[in-house]
Amino acid sequence: MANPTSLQILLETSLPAAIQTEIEKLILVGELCPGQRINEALLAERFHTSRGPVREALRALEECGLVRAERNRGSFVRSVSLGEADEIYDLREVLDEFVGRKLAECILAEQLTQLRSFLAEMDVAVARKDLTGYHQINLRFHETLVDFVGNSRLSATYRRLTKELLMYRLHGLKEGGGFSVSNAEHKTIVKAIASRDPERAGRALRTHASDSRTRMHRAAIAAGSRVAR
Amino acid sequence: MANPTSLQILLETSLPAAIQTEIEKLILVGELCPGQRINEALLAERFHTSRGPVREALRALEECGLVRAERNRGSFVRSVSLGEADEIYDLREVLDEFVGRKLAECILAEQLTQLRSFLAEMDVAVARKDLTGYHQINLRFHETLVDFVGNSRLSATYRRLTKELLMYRLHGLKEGGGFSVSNAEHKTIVKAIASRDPERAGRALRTHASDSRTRMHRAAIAAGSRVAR
DNA sequence: GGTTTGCCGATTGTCTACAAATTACTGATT
DNA sequence: AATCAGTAATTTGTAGACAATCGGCAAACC
Repeated sequence: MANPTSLQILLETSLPAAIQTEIEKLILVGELCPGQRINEALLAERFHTSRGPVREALRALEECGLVRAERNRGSFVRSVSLGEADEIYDLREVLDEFVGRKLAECILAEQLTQLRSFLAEMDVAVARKDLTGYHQINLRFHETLVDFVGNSRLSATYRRLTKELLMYRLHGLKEGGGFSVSNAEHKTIVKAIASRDPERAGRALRTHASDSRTRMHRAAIAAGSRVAR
Repeated sequence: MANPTSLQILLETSLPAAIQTEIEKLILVGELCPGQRINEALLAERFHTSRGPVREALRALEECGLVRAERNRGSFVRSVSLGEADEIYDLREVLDEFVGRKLAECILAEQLTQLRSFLAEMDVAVARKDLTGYHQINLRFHETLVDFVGNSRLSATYRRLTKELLMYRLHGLKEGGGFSVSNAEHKTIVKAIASRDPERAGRALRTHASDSRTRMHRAAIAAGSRVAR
C-alpha cells in the first residue's frame, strides 16, 4: 500500500462508484487474487474513506460477478474456473455472431475506418512484440464492435462477461502465444463486416470467439502441466 | 406502509440481500413506480433497519439495472422505454434460439415431463382466464428452459433481462390479450425440443420471442392510443 | 412583471461507534 | 505430538450522528 491509489474520478461520479472501479482494477490487475478475502477496513484506509462506501462498492461488484460474499465472513474475489470460462465462451459465441450480423447491416463508413485504425495499432503492437499493449487494443476493438451495434444491454452484457473472462486468465496462465494469429482473424472480421454480408460477418466473429476459446484451452493445458492446479 | 413487509428471508442470506429482493418486489409489483424517487430513510424505517443496508441494496439494484442513481439526489426507479424493451428483445431472440439448440441436444426425459406439466398448468390457467396466474407459470416455464441448459451465466443474464422487461410492462400497459396464442407456441417449443432437432427447436424459441415482441408492440400501440404517453 | 438571491426544510453522503460473529492464539490435556 | 477447549483479537454488520447538497419558496432587485 505504498501509494494511496489514484481515485481521481471522484468528482465525475459518486464515491462508491469510483471505489468500485478502483477495486475492479485491483482485481483485474492481479493485486487482489482470486479466492482472496477482501478486508473492508484496509481498503477504506487505502482510499482515505470509511467502510460505508467500500461496502457499497463491494455489493455492486458482487452483483456484477467479480466478488462473492459470505454472511458474516466478508467478501472474496471470485475465482472463475475453466468450466465457467467455457460457459462464458458459449455465450460470447452467440453474442458475437449476433454482433457480426447486425454490423454487416448497419455499420457506417466512418466506423469502418475506426476499426481499421485499431487493426493498424494492433499490427504495430505485434511488430513490437508488445503483448500487453496488444491486449489493451484487442479489448477496445471488441468493445467498439459491440458498441457499434447500438444496443446498450448488449454492450453491458458483453462487458460483464469480458470482465469475468479476464478474471479467469488471472487464475494462473500467462496467455499462450499466437496473438499474431488472432490479429489475422481481426482483419477477416473487418473485411467480412465491410462486405455487408450478415452471414459471413456473423460467421467470422463466431469463429474468432471459438478460436479464442481454443487458445484459452491450450493455454490452460499448458499451465496445467506447469503448475499443480 | 400499513404492514411492515415480510423480510423473513433474513436468516438465509444477508440483510442487504434480503432488502434488495424486497425492494425488487416493490418495484416489480408496481408499488414503486418507474421514475419515482426512492427515499432511503422511509425504506429503512419500513424494514426496521438503518439506512446502511438499504443503501447497499440500492447499489446492487443499480448494478443490475432496476434503479438509477443521481449524485446527491438519490436513487430512482428506472423507467424502461419501448426502445429499450426492443433492445432487450433483440438479445432475447438470440439467447432463446441458443437455448433451443442446446436443449434439443441435451435435454433429459424427466426434464421434458416437467416442461409438459408446465404446459398443463398453463392450459388450466387459460381455461380459468387467470391472466396473472398464467404469467407466473409462463415466467417459470421460460426460466426453467434456460436453466436446463446448465449455463449459469446464461441463466443470470436471462433473468436480468427478463426483470427489465417486466419493468417496461409496468410503464403503462395492461398486457394486450392473446395469451392462449402464446400457450400454443409453448407447446410447439416443447415438441420441437423433444424432436431433438436443434435447428427446429432454435427456430421455435426464436419465433416465440419474436412473436412476444410483436405482442408487446401491439399492446404498446393500444396503450398509446388510450393514454397520453 | 420577471429574474435573481438568500434562506429553510428535506434528503443524501459519509463517518464514528458499538454489538455480533468469526478467526487466531494459547495452553492444558490425552 | 496432536487435539481440543477457552479466550483474545480481528473483522464484519448495523445503528446513529453529523456535514454537505439539493429543491423550493419568498423577498429583493432590476
